[in-house]
Amino acid sequence: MSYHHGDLRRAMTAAAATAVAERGPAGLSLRELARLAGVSHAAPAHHFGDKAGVLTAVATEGFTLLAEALGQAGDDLLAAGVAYVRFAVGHPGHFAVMFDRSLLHADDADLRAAEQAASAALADLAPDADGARAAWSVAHGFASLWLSGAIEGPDVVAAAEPVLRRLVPDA
Amino acid sequence: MSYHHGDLRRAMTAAAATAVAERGPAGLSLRELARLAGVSHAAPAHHFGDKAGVLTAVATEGFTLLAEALGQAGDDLLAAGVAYVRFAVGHPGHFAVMFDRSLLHADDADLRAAEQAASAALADLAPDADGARAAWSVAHGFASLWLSGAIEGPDVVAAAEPVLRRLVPDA
DNA sequence: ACTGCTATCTTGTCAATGGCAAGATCGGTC
DNA sequence: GACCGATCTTGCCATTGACAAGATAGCAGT
Repeated sequence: MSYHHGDLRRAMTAAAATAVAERGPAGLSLRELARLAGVSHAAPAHHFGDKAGVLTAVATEGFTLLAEALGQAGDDLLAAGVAYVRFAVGHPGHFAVMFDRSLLHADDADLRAAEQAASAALADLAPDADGARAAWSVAHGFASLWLSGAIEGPDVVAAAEPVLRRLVPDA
Repeated sequence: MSYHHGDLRRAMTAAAATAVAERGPAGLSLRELARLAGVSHAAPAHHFGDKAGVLTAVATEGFTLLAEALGQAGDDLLAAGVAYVRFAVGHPGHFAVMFDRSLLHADDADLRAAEQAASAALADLAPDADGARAAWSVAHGFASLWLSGAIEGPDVVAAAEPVLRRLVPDA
């Protein structure tokens, strides 16, 4: 291993997402990330500025992944809802950070761009604003409640579909 | 002011809820709470054990308040949804903590009791499980998105009603 | 090859925090 | 009036986030 890690930024965001998924945003320690990556305790600050910077990078990655997942679902509202829930459950570390402004640099340019990409993917799904908001709300709410343990079951998708269908009865 | 504060526990939970509402759970400092209450830095630990204990108390209070709000809404599903959103926006500090297991002592007896009271109030609203889950998901999702700034508008209730109505078309 | 130049990473340091242990003080009870 | 448990304090420690200053590496231009 050379003096330069070479891919520290990527390694850090990945490790941060894992740590957040396991112990929550409050359980994330920059120094622990550094230890895991085998670098000094101040290395993260260089790439991300501060702790919020790390989480901002994770959130940005999350919105990008979400936009991709929604895009692949096409214009089927139910499929998009399932994709949304799948994303949240599949990337709990990202999801836990994305909608918590108190943890992020909300005015970060990359973050805003990624947010808008995801937002646009959502808006394309429904012809009217309230329909899009409603679809977003059900999917987001179900995913949040599932991740918090408030809704349980053997399979996420199996539990989500009948709920999402309430909102999209014609799908 | 005597040696004994007299109502420290209540003062702490209230101050904690305010602090969480303003700066998020990560921005809460036990020592700052102590300073605000005019007590020593170790006083909070006596009543709550640790930081998670403080937030558990806040979450417990939140679930109790939520159960009351839902109870007052009667058996009207739309009214209950509005009450849910109103609660979340009116008590952002409580709401931010209630569904984040990484911050709480999830096995706390009082917390579990309050959770179940709220859960029961929710289950009473719809005859079928999926209907209750769907109503919960929309209300929870909309409230979360509103609080995160993802959904904006001049009035919360005015923005929430058309969304909630998608799920409760017959109300 | 040599010289800068810049991004990357390190070492050193500081204040603040959470948590623990041991002691002081108060309020009520027998 | 003496005890006793609950409440609160003081003192302490390891960890953390953030900052400053220095070291190292790769790279471009000559």
